[in-house]
Amino acid sequence: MIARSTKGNPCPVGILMDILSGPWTLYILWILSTAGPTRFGELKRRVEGISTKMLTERLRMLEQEGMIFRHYEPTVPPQVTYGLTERGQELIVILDQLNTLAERWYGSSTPQ
Amino acid sequence: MIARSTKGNPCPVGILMDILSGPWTLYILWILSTAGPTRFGELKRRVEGISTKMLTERLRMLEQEGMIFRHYEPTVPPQVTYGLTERGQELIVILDQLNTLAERWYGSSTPQ
DNA sequence: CCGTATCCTGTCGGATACTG
DNA sequence: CAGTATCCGACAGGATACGG
Repeated sequence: MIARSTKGNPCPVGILMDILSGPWTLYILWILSTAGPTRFGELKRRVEGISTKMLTERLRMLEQEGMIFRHYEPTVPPQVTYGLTERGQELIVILDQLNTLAERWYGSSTPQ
Repeated sequence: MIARSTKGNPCPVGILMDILSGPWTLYILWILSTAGPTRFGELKRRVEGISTKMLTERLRMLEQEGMIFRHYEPTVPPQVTYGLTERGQELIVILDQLNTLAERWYGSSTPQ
């Protein structure tokens, strides 16, 4: 991915922001945080409006970055479950603070 | 701007992320945080590689969002100085935490 | 059920030239 | 010095169809 936040400048928070700033990314993390481990289809339903392509793309990326895990159950039909890793949960803690700030500034509306 | 993070879903942290996730945005905030109030030309020099268009665009946006202030001094030639508002500084506090996390994950490299 | 592959369009953002 | 105006190519990402 292209470094959006800092255009490739090697700044740690920039790297992290480039990960989080992708479309739908926060949305996905938020759902995994509130709903716990979730299957692909369920995610697609919850993240309203996302395309299959985008969802898989975001999930692959988040997995590679160590934010989420992917559990594949080779049943018929197969079941794939995604959830937050420890790293992902650490992240959520701080995002929560950011959210608190944001609520103060923009008002508190909870995503359903 | 289009809501990237949550694709228009009214989530406070999403709104905030959509602001911060724009290209160069963090970079600019970071410089204003470390260097204090800075003039346009100086900013353009420090944010290496940014185009005039992008810089003004980002600055206008950040100003509108209340993150930075713009001080115009009508001398000849005119001097325009940008700096963090109180809101901007509140933000930096949390970004700092995010940075701490990021340094632990990606190693600490300081942007010059 | 959980994806991959392909096509196609809209927009982002760089380059460039010009002003008060 | 501190911007605005305009043009234009690249690519992100939606729609669609198909596969294990």
